[in-house]
Amino acid sequence: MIEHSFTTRKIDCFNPNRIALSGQCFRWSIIDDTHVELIAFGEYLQIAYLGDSTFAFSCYESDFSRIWEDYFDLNRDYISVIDSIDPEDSYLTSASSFSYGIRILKQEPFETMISYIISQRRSIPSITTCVERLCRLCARKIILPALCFEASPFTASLHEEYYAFPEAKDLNKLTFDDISSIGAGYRTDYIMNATKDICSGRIDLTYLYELSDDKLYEALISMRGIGAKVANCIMLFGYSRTSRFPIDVWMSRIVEKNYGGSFDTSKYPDTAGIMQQFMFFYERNTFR
DNA sequence: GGCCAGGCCTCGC
DNA sequence: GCGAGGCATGGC
Repeated sequence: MIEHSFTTRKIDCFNPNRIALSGQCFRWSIIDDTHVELIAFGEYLQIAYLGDSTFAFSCYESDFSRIWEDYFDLNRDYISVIDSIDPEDSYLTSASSFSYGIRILKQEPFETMISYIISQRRSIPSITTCVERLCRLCARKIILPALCFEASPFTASLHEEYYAFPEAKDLNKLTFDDISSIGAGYRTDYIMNATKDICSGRIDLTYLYELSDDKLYEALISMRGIGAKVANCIMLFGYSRTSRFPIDVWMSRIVEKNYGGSFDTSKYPDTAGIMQQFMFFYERNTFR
């Protein structure tokens, strides 16, 4: 039997456009209302919305089950996560409703680590620019799948060329001036140190999967340029530790304004990070 | 042109 | 242990 060159799935609680705007990932782009494109695992993927909660993905079925299903966190029941929200918490209830369809991606640890090191004290558009420059600098060019994106259900890609996120050994070849040239500023030193930690074996990103939350956190903040916030983002978005609750300037304002200065994460021992993402997205995309 | 950005490090107390 | 200051650069 011939495998189709794309995959369709009916998926509840999945909104690619919202995920693209959610601020957890920096290599997703909205093409139009029903098309999104992204780079991950060294590949280009386009998602087309077909209506009735059904989506087309520009990959083979085998790759969808092998890579993307897990990446999109499709085996988690987000409806029950939303149902678990304290009904008396009106802010979170509104936030979850506004953010319906956002999932926490299971991103690659190295990409997540470097991206969030870059993220500190920068706006999301600025992070995106900086990450993109880093990918171009290392120039691991992606071969687009043999698919005609002009044809339905897909559409033309936004760009001619795409680049994978570099591997640690790629970054290890770069000089200080190379990394500085992407606009990394004072984070250049942090990126070089993290790369060195990984290439030397002091930090083994694969081994970190095995660690408990506490041990993983300790390992991450032992790295130069990684503090509490960045470590929690790496844990949440790179290691699927959905109990983590990163607090940045936005979350800090939200907690101050709506929860008297501290949010009780113990109500959501396994899903506080998901709640955090709902709040973050809600606050940044509404003007109330 | 000024202000803020998905913060962290160092220093002084 | 904790608060203040400094930090490179981009986007609006």
